[in-house]
Amino acid sequence: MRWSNLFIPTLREAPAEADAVNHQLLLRGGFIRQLQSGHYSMLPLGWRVHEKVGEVIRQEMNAVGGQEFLLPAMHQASLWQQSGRWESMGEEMFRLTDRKGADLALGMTHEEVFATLSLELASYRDLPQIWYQIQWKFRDEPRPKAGLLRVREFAMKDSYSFDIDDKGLDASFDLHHGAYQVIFSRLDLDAIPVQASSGAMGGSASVEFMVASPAGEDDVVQCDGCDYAANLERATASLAPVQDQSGSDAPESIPTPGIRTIKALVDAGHPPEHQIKTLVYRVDGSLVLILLRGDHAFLEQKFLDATGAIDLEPAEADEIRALLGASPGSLGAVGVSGLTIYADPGLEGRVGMTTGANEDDLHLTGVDVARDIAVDQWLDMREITEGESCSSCDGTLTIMRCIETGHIFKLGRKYSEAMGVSVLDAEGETRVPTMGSYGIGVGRAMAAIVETHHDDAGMIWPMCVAPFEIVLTVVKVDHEGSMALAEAAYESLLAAGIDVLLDDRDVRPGVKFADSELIGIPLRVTIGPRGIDNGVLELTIRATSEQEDLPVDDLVERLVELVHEGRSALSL
RNA sequence: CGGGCUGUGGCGCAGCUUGGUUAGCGCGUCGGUCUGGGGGACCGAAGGUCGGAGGUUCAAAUCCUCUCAGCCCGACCA
Repeated sequence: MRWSNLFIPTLREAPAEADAVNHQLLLRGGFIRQLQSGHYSMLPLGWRVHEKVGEVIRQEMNAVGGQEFLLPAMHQASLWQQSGRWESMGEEMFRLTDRKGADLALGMTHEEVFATLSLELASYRDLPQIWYQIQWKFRDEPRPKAGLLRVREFAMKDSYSFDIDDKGLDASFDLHHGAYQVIFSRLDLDAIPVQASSGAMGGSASVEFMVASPAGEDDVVQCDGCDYAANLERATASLAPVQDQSGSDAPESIPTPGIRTIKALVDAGHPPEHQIKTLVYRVDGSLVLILLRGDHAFLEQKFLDATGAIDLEPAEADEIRALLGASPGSLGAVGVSGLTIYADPGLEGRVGMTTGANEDDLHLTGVDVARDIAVDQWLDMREITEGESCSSCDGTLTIMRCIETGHIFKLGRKYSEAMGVSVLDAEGETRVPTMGSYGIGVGRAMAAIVETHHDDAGMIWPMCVAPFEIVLTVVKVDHEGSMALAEAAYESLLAAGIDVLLDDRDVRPGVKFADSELIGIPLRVTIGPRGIDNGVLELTIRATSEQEDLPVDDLVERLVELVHEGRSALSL
């Protein structure tokens, strides 16, 4: 295509509301425009990339036997009521009412609809199935942010597997795991698979594909000694042993006037690892105590995953006072009965501990956890920290900020059961298929590529998703020799199936160079009088800034070769 | 939802504290001349309900109240 005819509204400066790199560059390059918070228009360049990312995903899904569908984006309430998610999805689901007063939702995912289609599966002979689509999802995010990374309306490739048994599900899961690695490799995203929490979706064996980037929203824990990698939300570490302080026959109260924090208690001579932190939470309506070592942070997601609780919020100060008789900062579990007490294993067997006495300005020392506290349930619910030791080798754990570009998990029979799906097995018995669910956000993948592929001049697209593969930059458009040569090369490249952009704009060369770098076209050929006189044209590789002189005669041949190489590149 | 911040031509900003007559600057845009291998120069021009509503005042971009929108940090997710 000819640049002079295209709508590529580049900006020299990024709009003030853009903070994330992907947001700034996609705006400046004329790839996207924001309509409102969390809703973006794809401009021609952005859409070309989006389509190409989708195509890579499509090819690899097809390669593992996936079949492409396209399901409605709008669903009747009853569908979601049947799975119970009309309630459980809460405010994140966009809801609307039609003229008849019927409740509807905009789909945020498609388990229910695919499961409905799977009602037509009748026999184990029909299984396994892998069904997918690339469809728009709507989520009323509390806070859209970071350009295309977190939006309210986005295209997702979501696939669903249906298998007769767990073994089959394992196989479908592994097929996706493999396909995802190939997809991200082709997109030149260094996505590492990590153990994850399955969150609100339910299910087991949840793996996220994480790309390191400061723009991300997840923390990933990695071991430097083995291949352990997990989302911080479920990461574990082996705890360094602590030498207990000497025990005593019974807890002893000590006056602690004005002390309300772990830190203040530390300053008063009680090291945090010898303290018990007591938190009061409201869990699905009832109040519970949560105990951790003084220097450990409570990780809500771990608690939710372990208990299956839906609702978790810190209790209010006045209900805490009514419950325990003291304000936050002076709480403890010694002698408390009648409410559920959860404790982190970091406290197991510890003696000589300090904790609140449930009376303001008073703490207890010499607490023996086993003797003095009636723990109902031990739960790993602490957030691990950088530098702790790996629990499966003696390596050290590091924490890395990441973008979640993909998530795969085993759903089990939750949805197939709810929607009444069943098939007959070889013995003629009724069986409920087991499902898996697998997602990749297309726009988010684009954003992740920009976050990891850019320099001061702009974006650097991998060949397979670049909006154009080659740009022919005509330095002087009123120089006849230049234009004639450029036109000829352009036609030949088009004929060879190359996505070529002819920059025929009558603007200064500096503008053209800067724009071509901003929009990140992998290969640029500079066509001007100087080169033509010498019989060579200058090729510039966007990613490396390397330059190469190409003889005019085999220009097209060489370019086609380079593009083909680039298209098939894997970053493995 | 809690905390912090911002709304002034397409983009980036100044002006606001201490109200005052034609609301400025840079970039971009349009016309022209000269230019032409890294965002060039000069001449001329277009383009703004100062987010919105209400109020105070002789007078409001500026002060007050309400409201809407956007961004960032936290609780949630591809």
